[in-house]
Amino acid sequence: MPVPFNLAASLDASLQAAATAAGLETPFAAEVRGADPRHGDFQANGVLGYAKARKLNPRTVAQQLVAALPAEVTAAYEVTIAGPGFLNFALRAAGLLAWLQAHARAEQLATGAATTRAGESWIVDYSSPNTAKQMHVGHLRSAVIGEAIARLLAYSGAKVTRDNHIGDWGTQFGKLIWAYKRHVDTTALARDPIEEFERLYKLGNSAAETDIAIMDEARAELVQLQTGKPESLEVWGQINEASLRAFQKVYDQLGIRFDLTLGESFYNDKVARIYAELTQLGLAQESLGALVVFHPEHPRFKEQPFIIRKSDGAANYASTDLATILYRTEVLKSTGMLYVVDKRQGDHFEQLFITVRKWFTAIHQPVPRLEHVDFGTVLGENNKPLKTRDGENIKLKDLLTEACDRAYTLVCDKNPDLPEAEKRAIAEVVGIGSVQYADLAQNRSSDYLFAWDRMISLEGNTAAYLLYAVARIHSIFRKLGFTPGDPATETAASGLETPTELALARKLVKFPEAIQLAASQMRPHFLCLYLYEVAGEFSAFYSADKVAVDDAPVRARRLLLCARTMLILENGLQLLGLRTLARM
RNA sequence: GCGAGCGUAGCACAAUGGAUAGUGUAGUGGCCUCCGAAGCCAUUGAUGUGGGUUCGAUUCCCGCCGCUCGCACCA
Repeated sequence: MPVPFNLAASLDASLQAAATAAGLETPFAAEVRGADPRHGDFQANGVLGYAKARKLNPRTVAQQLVAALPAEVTAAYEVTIAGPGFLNFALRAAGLLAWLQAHARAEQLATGAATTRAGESWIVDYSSPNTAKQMHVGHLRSAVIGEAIARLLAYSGAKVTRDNHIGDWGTQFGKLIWAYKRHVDTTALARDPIEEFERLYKLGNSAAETDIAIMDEARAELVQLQTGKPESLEVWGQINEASLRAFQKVYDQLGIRFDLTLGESFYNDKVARIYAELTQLGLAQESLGALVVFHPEHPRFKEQPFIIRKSDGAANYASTDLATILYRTEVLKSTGMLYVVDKRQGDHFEQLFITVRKWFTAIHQPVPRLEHVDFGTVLGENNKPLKTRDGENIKLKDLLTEACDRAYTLVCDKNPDLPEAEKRAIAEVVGIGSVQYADLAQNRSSDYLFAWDRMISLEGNTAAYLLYAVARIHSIFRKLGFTPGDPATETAASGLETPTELALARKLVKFPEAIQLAASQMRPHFLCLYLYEVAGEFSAFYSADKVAVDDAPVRARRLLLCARTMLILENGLQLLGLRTLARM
């Protein structure tokens, strides 16, 4: 009989069937969940609520249910009733080994995972920086979390389209083009265009702030751009091209590749229809010269406007976001969109989504699933948003470079004899991975304290700890001359015995639940925590149980544990967007 | 002012209404003639406050205190 991929889900189904067989009333929810290891591997708490609602003795109900369990469940698990009516399930050693034998390769895990969200389709909207400026630390979380979520959803079987909704059409261009025309330094532009554009933008911005006449000239530049004056479009095109090249360097480091890069300019000619439709439907109205949407039934948005066209007639991000949803629905046939955006923009998305629901309902357009996947702010050690000492935003490029430099120092310290090129390569993986992992390892909703020392210190729940575990396993196979996952070796494995072998195995078989939990809540930290626990169990196993023993069946089963640990750690880290190493 | 979110050990973080609230760091005490000590083992220490719902509350509801964020043309 085949070994189920997701043991908890399978157990839940068995219990559901047993409930029917035992004559329990519907609805009965088994409520299977992972258990504290002291109680077993899984627990089912559903009996408590069921018995309570019907004034039954929960332990009696539990006994009825256990009596109706199919043979394969009682064969795989030791089942006990505990406390007021908890059902505890502890996998027998043979069941653990069977699962590990059945899931020996990445494809087998992938196949198992891909059923969860088969048939779903999502556009993931993340990163989305503004052109003409460099990406800074504020862009980190959206990129890192967005990528991890995209990978998790795709792994779970969903069709995922990654869309980088860049800000390439904002008011910044008026000031920038104004400054470009008067102050461009062509040699600087040739050397590093993005630096020069940034300098020009700052120059234009401060000039406009101090002089109203300049502000008006900048506005005029913007109008010329928006009305399609070729000379303006030429400069604008240059800016975007240079920006995208700079972005791509960062994306390459972070392992990000987009399917679509449809920025605000793409929707420029699509906003007029929005104004017309929303006005015609009575959703939008003029207010103080702007076109706005109010939601009378909403306590806040009955008075807080959703501005879809500014009083100067220009579009803003509400206009383009509306046009974007329409385009994705009508043209891309999208049924679900995720916005991986800072939680401070919560009101915007709430207003956007409410507006779309009313609008689409009125025009008989299917309403897509829309979700704001929010995240907290990156804070510095002073608990304020992270900045450089002189109050500037930290460039993402510089931040990643510093991460690699710090990792390099560490590699040289720990492993000085490696060839220089390899030390650099390791530092890159460890440095970038540490930044990604630190961001992913905590609940995305909370603000996140950026601290170099903790991030790359290699102790605790860090990328380096996990990468180290992977590297050690590679080292074992190198040293002993075995191939990870080789069936010829693994068929000789004897049953798991020692407490550390069993603890590791019990953790490994819960990979499916960890993926499922992280993907369903779109919270990668659940996967991080799981991987950290795997690495911890492995380290304990590694120091307690020697792999290189003469007893061949014992050695085989320990090699099998090493191979599966490696497989799951590497798979998991990959899902988070990290690279792994065979040596570090 | 209105609204949203957050208060868990010295610090940083977990806990899908379940059993004795977990982990890291810092502190203390052990473990390298032994597969990578970037490691392992042991140990000290916490739910802001007052109520409520529940068989069971860090989790859900209400009050208070404290912090953060958002609230008309930036995104």
